Amino acid sequence: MASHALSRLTPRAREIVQTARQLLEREGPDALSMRRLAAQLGIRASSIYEHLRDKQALEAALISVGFEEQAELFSQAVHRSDAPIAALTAAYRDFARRQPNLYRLMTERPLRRDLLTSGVEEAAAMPLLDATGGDHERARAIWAFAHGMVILELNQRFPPDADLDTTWSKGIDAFHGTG
Amino acid sequence: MASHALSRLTPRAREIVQTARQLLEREGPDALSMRRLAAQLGIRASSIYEHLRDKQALEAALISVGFEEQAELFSQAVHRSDAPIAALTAAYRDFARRQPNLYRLMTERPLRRDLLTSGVEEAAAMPLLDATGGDHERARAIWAFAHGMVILELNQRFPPDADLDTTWSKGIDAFHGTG
DNA sequence: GGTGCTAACCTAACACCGTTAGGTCATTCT
DNA sequence: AGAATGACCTAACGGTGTTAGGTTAGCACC
Repeated sequence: MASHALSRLTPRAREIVQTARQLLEREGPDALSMRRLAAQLGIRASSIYEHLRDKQALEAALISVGFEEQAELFSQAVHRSDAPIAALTAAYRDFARRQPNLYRLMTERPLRRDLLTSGVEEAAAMPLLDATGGDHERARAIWAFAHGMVILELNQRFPPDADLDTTWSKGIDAFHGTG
Repeated sequence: MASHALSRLTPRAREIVQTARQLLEREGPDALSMRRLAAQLGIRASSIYEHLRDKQALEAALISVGFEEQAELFSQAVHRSDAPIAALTAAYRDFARRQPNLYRLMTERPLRRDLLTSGVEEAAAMPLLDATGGDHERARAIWAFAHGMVILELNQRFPPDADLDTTWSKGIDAFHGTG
């Protein structure tokens, strides 16, 4: 639970990031404005800049926390299961569905890697690489499939009657066939 | 070249949408503001509202045009090749790389289908369904993979040294193995 | 006990955003 | 001639991220 990504921040900055996370997830991406966030905290928008450089830094902190939690969830999923890829992709989908707005924030644009807590992106990616036995190629293909499935689902791009559980398992099966 | 999606618009609205497309692709998503668009046209932002209901309608027109062009490109790719799925996914990737900002606009949020030219979304999806011989399940899985690959590439999420051509062909191969 | 420092807040303003109300003017139709 | 239409305009509203500069409370130190 204790976040290494937040530990580099001052206590007040941590509070702000956590409030931002709740605001984002509860009220959607448009609610994540400096003014709305400040209102939630009972202060003015300009005061936030005492604690965080700018909105990009705030978003980077949120993304870092997201990666950190993914790393934890995904590595547990892999180690607890004897079908690691299925378990991992299930955890991946679960993460996205539980916090769709954070997931979108984490994936919808190029990453400002220089603003992230160092290592978190790699840590989130490691379990999948483990699950493929170190096969980068296969890990990338599975990641692409999983991200595609998840984001198209979140964005309601599949027909309402589509059986996505079946699509998932068929897709995962397909990636087992080829070395 | 003549667009059915634009044919329902007045001539002036068509010009505005086409200018918007150039602006979006040449200067990026932030440049697609009503004021910047108006400046490009030599008028004021408020004048745009004489021709298009609002920004959502403008975006919907752009998205409709995108779907229309996809439908054309994808059906050609399928019909001209004896490896239809490979040809189609290549065309899919090509479309996204040639106009990344339009592709993002088309995929990054839930669709306002009520604002689209009717039928364009389905028309863009048909060639893939053809290529899978009517197998919706497989079409969805391939679509998810293709979209995942494309958007992660556009957002520079793969390591710079990743050989994405290989990842693509391995992925496509995988989806041939399972019925 | 006053001095200086720091943290945390503030107001006011800037340039931008989408959007609306209401006005002007030339062209076209009757 | 008069009316209607289309295409533009200015001015404003409330929202955005951000900065400059000011206030206040608490604490360390001589």
